[in-house]
Amino acid sequence: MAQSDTVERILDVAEILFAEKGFAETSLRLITSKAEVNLAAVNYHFGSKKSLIQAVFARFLEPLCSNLDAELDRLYATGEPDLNVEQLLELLVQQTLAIKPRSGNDLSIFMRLLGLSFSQSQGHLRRYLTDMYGNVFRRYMLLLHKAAPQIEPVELFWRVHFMMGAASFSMSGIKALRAIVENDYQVHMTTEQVLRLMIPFLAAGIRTDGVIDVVGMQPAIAKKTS
Amino acid sequence: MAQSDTVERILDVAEILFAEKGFAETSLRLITSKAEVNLAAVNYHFGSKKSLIQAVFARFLEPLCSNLDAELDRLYATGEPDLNVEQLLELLVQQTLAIKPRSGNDLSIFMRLLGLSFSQSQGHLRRYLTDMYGNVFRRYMLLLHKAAPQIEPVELFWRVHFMMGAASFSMSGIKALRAIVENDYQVHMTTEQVLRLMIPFLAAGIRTDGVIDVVGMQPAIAKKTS
DNA sequence: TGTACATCAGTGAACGCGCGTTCACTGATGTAC
DNA sequence: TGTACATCAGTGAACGCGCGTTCACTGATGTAC
Repeated sequence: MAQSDTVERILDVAEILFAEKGFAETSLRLITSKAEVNLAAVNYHFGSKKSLIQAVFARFLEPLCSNLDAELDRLYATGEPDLNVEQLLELLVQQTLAIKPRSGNDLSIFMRLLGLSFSQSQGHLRRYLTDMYGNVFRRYMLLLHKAAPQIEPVELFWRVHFMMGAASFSMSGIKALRAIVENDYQVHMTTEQVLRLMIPFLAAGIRTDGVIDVVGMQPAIAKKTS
Repeated sequence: MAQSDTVERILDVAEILFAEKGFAETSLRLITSKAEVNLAAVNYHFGSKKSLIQAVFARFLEPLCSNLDAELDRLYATGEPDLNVEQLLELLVQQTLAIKPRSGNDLSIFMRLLGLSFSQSQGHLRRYLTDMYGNVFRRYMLLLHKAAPQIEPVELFWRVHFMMGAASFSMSGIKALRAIVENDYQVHMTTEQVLRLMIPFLAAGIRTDGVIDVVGMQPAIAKKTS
């Protein structure tokens, strides 16, 4: 170790443990012992546990967001027409898959962390992510709106969040779900395959103009609302 | 208080706090002080914090699942044809909305708890839920398969989980998301309205036979995969 | 009707434990003169 | 070239704190004879 690699070691271990157990359930003692560094090193290098959590996210999101931003720049600079919904989703998947792998299952770790960032109550984290990466999100939303102009903006807003939910949830529990699939259907699937399976599902949901057809069941179960 | 209502008071407070902060971040001291009961009462009545968490879920899921089961019995006993995807989703929404309200925002509390049950690592909870409510889930999956027979079972399995993700995620953060919508679009929405907005999105996703159309973007971004 | 005992919800205080953080300190490396 | 000082990554031990759980106990109510 020419220079110090303590910071990297801490981040490597922390991202795995956070993804596995959540933030509150992962102690600094566990992180530092697995990383084989001194307990005090986290506070020395990061200042606090909160800052460590943010640093773990930054290491993933920094390159992802700037690559996505650059790719959008590049695509639209060549004078291409607007992308359709599938293409926009595919672009997102591509950039997500392009995250440089540090270990074999980086992808599901990253997705699970993203899921946790919304479901765990870490207020500081949500604020941090909004501040740092809100702009790319808004740009992407705008392009989606162009790709599905028939959908009202409010409805599109919700649909995008349904989409994020589908992604973060399935990726959060992907290990368990994959095991079930292997057991029940004798099919082995990679995280990438699951991600790609998601594209048609999400694209159809984003752009549908379907309305609810409950006419056929009115007498059966819609009695109270009529 | 004719009889003891300590148990109810603990459950009432616990479900709100768990939904708000997560399981690990909610201490028994906070629960018992807000419920104005003795700290030791939780262990006296429930045995442990884990059992309290399970009891909170049971109080929601017990009636929901048995109602859903009964309603399915009733519908199919009358000799009705199979329900379509929208109708099945609508049925689920109906039964969810029918949860007897203890407070104003029971619905988002319940949805957030459901979301947490997947994202927090409480292994005991996942096991408990699978044991108790796995049967209704499998029955519902079977009906969905009949409603969308063109989808392969494995693919349907994943789509159902994408669906659960969309629901639990949006409902988890519904308070924050609703505030954003109110701010950015000047629209106020109830939890029920959001739930209903979800039906077309999910139904379209469940039953689409769409494949990915990336032909138009091959030269631009799909360079590596061809 | 009266007494003895059992049951049970609830209590107050303490237990030991693991947590995040702090602090004085070390030892290696770089810099100034 | 040699010495004094500054910088900085890393360390070991301790800090106080809040946690879930335990335990001996209370006091009200019900039951047996």
